[in-house]
Amino acid sequence: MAAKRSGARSKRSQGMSVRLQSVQESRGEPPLSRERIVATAVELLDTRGVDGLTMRRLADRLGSGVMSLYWHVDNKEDVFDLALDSVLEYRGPPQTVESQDWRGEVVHMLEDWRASMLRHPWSASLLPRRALGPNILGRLELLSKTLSKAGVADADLNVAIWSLWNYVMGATVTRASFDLSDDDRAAAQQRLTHLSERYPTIERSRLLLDDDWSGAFRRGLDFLLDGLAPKQ
Amino acid sequence: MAAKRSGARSKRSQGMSVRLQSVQESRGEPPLSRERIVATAVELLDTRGVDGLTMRRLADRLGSGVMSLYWHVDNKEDVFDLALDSVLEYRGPPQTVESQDWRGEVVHMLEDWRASMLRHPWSASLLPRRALGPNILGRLELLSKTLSKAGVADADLNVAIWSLWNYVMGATVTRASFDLSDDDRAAAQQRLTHLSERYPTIERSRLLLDDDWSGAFRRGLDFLLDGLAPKQ
DNA sequence: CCATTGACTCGTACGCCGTACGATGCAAAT
DNA sequence: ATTTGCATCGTACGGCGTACGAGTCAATGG
Repeated sequence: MAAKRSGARSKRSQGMSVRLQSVQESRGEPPLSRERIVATAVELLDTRGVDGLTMRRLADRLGSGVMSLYWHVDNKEDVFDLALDSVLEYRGPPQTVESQDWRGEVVHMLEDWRASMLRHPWSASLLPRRALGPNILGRLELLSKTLSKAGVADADLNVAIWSLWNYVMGATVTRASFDLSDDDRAAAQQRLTHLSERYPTIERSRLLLDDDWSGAFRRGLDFLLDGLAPKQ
Repeated sequence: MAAKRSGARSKRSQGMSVRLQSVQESRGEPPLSRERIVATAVELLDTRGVDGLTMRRLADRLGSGVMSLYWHVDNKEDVFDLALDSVLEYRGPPQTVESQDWRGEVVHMLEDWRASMLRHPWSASLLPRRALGPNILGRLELLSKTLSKAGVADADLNVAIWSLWNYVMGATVTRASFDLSDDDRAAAQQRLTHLSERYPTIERSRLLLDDDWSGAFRRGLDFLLDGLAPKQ
């Protein structure tokens, strides 16, 4: 049946055509390109949220017609995929001697992951529905390579990777949904009052109020890594 | 400004009016109710996915007019909230002496959580965007209570809860996105071939192919609990 | 020099969506 | 007999994603 996404992702050629920008827009925007579309999509997602990204609005911001987008992009899902992956690029730890401090490398990558996703809260809500893009796979690869080099046994490697991965994913996703639900403080407050009746323990521990998320994240991560480390 | 969701969630009264079903449908469906709407929404989500849930389709399945739904339900977001929470109910471990085996209780609840979400794959993708419903909070409360009873220090309690929580959330969310991307095997296979070029380590460890997800889930969880347990 | 090609843009239109509004039916209360 | 209030629903509006086909313009090559 209908071959969805069969190889080429849009109608534009993959080759590098070096056409100068057309004269047609006398003082308009630069010409459309996949990069410009993705960048603007991210802008739109940042300012208006997932539901605020509309092909029409996207075209408006780019100063183009709606259907022009479809030359560079398959469809709206494609835009989501590209925007998500574009936000998850990783350039490695700031300055390292090759592979000495494996633990520092892992922590840096995972904290950067978390920071990237929280900088673009829509990404956490998008991620479960999208395929794994190259930047995501790249991070998994880096994680795998680093742990392997650090001496984690092959038999434990996958469990170790997934444990760390799950931890980070869960932390960002959970955090994202908290941000949403705290949007209007009135409702949150009301939820908390009848919370103390029905959920005394989490009320007492101030589980939902403790806002040192990144500290808790780091502590849990450290704990996880302590267990994962072979010894050193 | 506009008071969204201010207290009462729909126009219907909360009181228990015991009206018998109206005579009007001579051989039709039972009368509408919030419960019937939610149950049908879950059906629809199970069979057609997140994008398959439409107010019109929902009404069709219920044998009612579209706008009738809005008497029982605020809007479509409300339907999502209710469907999600309805799927996350928890009835406790099968048969336990009060609070003896705290570890068994925690494992059971978390594995049930994971199983519930995987039974309804749309739930993982919905969760990041929705507020915390009573069933979610109930599980957090149970987790908190159990860990506290098990002797986890108050200072470590929140980190412990969030670590476990994040792990489970991440596992289900990750798993859900894998299910999506494996939808058509052709694309998956192609992704794997150029995977071995660009991502040699995760290719070698068969990270993406290892399909013993629940085994890995359990192993990682055991590890986490080992670390969390005070001693016993 | 002109015709052809192919990269790129875009106006129109279609079918579907969520839902505001107001009309209706019907049982219970007055 | 009238009023009230729960519940249903038809119509309509504005917005959405995108199929289709016509248009523009630079490069090509005869």
